[in-house]
Amino acid sequence: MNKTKQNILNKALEIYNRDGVSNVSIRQLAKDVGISHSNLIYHYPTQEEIILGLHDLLLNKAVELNIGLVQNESLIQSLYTTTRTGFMVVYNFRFFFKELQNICNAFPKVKEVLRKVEKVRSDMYKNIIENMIANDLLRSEEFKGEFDDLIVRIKIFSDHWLESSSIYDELPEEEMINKYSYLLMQHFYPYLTNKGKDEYKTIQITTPKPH
Amino acid sequence: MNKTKQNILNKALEIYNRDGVSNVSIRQLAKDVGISHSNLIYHYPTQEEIILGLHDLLLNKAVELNIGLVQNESLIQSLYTTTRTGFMVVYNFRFFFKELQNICNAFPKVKEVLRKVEKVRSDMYKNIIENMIANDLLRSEEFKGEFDDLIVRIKIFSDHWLESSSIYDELPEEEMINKYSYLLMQHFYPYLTNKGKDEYKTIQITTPKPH
DNA sequence: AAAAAATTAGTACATTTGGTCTAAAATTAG
DNA sequence: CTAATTTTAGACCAAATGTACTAATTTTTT
Repeated sequence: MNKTKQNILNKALEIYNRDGVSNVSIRQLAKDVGISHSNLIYHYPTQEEIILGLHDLLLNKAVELNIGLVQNESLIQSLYTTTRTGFMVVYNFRFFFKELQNICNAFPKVKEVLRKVEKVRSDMYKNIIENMIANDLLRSEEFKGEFDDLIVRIKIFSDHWLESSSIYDELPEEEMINKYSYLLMQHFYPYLTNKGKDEYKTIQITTPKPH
Repeated sequence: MNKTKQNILNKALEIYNRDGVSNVSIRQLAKDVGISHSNLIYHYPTQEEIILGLHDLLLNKAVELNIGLVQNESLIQSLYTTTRTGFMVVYNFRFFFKELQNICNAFPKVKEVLRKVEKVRSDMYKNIIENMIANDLLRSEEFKGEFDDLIVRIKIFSDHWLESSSIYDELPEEEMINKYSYLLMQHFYPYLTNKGKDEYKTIQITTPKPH
């Protein structure tokens, strides 16, 4: 990718996070990047392409961070670590989650991409849950669709904890991420077997430095 | 309240729900109400006051609907019914929940009001949970703060199910409300005692007509 | 009925916005 | 080195927006 395009993307992430997508005009963004607005349009004809570019960055970061995970730890610990690194990515791209609704309305292509990614996320969680059941960490379903429904709830939480936090909390980044990672884990807690609950109690809060 | 002011509020609710707050200018709103834009400004000098007015309506509707609830039913049934009527109010004021973040940023006073209402909501849930425990429908806490955390999760779900639905679902109103009311109830399910689960299974989906 | 107050409409303005067009400047290719 | 291509900037435009101001009309008060 072009250097200018990269500059644009980096700066866009920075000031979208700071001011919110809807408060940043292409003119303002161009000024912050240090180029003319027509130049910006030359590289990104519409704002939608900037957002798509950033969403791509977001996905890459998510994959990248997950790859670095330690595998020689318990399933539940690893679930927690994954959650936490995921939530750090969410934080780094907070503009996206804070204005999810806006963005989806204004840019239909982004919505499409999101819907595709959603399936991947579901499958990931399904896998984890099956794994936990197989390892006797999680009880089995008490009624049909119980865990599919749990996954839906988890996804809603994952998508919106940041938004909620920005309304009701005044927490610094680190504490915020810890709080909501822990809250996500509690979605699983009441379904855990005794063995699972024992592992749950041993969760270590790891604090990998964000890049 | 003035008749014109009422007209404005009603129309605002209608077209905010349809187009989203950020896509409606005072000029457009005035045109839809059938008055001049300067007249609209005369009654509501800022958009914030319209939003505050609508939020007031929202609260009133919520209280009003809850009053009409049948009390001679099981706690869990009544919790479900309350949830469902509450979610219908959410739907009727969907502009608000779809753009929660926007609105809070643009209008600080709305954010203040929300924070105040939040406490009331928490207390309500605390009460319900205590009640359910006292009636042996819900197990007691397994660790300190377990149910406070549950309440936080429930509130996040309540605030954002609609937003999530508008991105990932294509459901008609009725089904949507049923689906997410049911999903909310599942936040409680895994904490229920056997007695509680028996009651849970008997939940009847009531469909009170919205005014 | 006359005066005062509240309500309504119309106009006008400065600003901002996304977007187009043209030409200059920088880079790359031959 | 020169021509072609890519990149960049600046000027310009039409549309929309919030806001202010003035004047007309309606309602209320006296």
